[in-house]
Amino acid sequence: MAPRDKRETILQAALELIAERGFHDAPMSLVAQRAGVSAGIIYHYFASKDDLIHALYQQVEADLSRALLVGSPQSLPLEQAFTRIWLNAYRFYRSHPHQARFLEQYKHSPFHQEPANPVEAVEALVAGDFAFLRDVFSGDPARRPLKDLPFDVIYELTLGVAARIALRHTIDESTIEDQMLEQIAAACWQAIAR
Amino acid sequence: MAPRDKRETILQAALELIAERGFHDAPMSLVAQRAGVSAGIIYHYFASKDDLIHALYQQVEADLSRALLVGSPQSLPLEQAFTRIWLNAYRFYRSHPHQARFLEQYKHSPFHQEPANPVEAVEALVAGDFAFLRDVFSGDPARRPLKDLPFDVIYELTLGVAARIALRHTIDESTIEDQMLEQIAAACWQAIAR
DNA sequence: TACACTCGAATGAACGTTCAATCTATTTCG
DNA sequence: CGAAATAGATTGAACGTTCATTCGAGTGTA
Repeated sequence: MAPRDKRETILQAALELIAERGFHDAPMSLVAQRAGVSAGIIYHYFASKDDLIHALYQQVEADLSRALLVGSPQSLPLEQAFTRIWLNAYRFYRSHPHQARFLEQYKHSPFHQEPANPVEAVEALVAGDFAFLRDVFSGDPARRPLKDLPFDVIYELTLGVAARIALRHTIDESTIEDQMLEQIAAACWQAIAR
Repeated sequence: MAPRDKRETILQAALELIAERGFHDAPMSLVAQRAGVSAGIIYHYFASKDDLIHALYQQVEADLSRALLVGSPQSLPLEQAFTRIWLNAYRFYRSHPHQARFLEQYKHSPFHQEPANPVEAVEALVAGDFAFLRDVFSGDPARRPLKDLPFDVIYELTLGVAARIALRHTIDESTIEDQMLEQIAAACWQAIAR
């Protein structure tokens, strides 16, 4: 197996184990076993368990960002773009339960260090593929299409809700009608729209 | 020290350590040290570390439930009752950072087992001090004052948001104006109200 | 005396990490 | 081409540490 692939295999095994059993119950020996490699080799690709986990986080975050842009919300009017992104988020979490559980654990663990202030978070967001949202968050507060709420509050009222609901549905293995999903997205929109 | 007090002291020490360092970095020896007792005695009061953590969870949940009813929302019209409960939730989390962090960790750990379905969750809720909310969730869906959304979605759009925002503010030690808090509560209300 | 409470050293298991040895593929050179 | 040399990849046993839990002995009180 090519080194690149082996590294991927290890990351995948770690993702599954951590999602299923938690950080503290996913020993390196088990990660190695599931990946079909020896324990020692992990330290050839990662400096430590922490390093492995951080690498995993970055990869999952990148996957999520890409998934949010499915269907080109860039080209839609704002409210429709919102709905599309919200549904993209829900569906990503729902169809990637390991990633979803990993992210939740990571964000609530001592590993995670949030950007110090919301401004940085927005800047990081609109710096890349989300530049089309720049107008939404900049300029005269009174003329923005959204209520004048802090960015983290906006996040929790929208994608945060999608993440949490998807996680619940993953845990209890329930499904939900598309129509209901759109109603929830609409409810989120009402929470943040002027 | 009376046994009852010693038990409380141990729970308090465990709460602080777990909130500050996480489950996996809060060894029983440290819990004992902070509580000012020997490691062995913990096993006189709790069968295991898991048992200790579960007991802690029940106590924190009870504290939270009580806090939600501050100011007698029972006696207010629905929207005002909502705002009061929402603010109570935010303030509880904000003024009890250890409890807040503990709850978040617990809910995202393998310890936590959610009630299988939302109906049970509602029944458990309105069985006790929250009976005044019975009408809000029962009867003809078309005549309820809330949108016809699943209970867990309602939760995530309201108290879940309060919990998360409070947690963020605890972590970055920021404060927020009362007026802004009320705007957020209002946004949550708009998300769920018809 | 009896009983509950308390201590803290001891136990044994589990874990992250290291490392000397081995294997594999690629390169060097006669 | 073929053999030797080199470097990287891989193994898994071993190490040292940490941790939850146990237990024999001690203390205070009824």
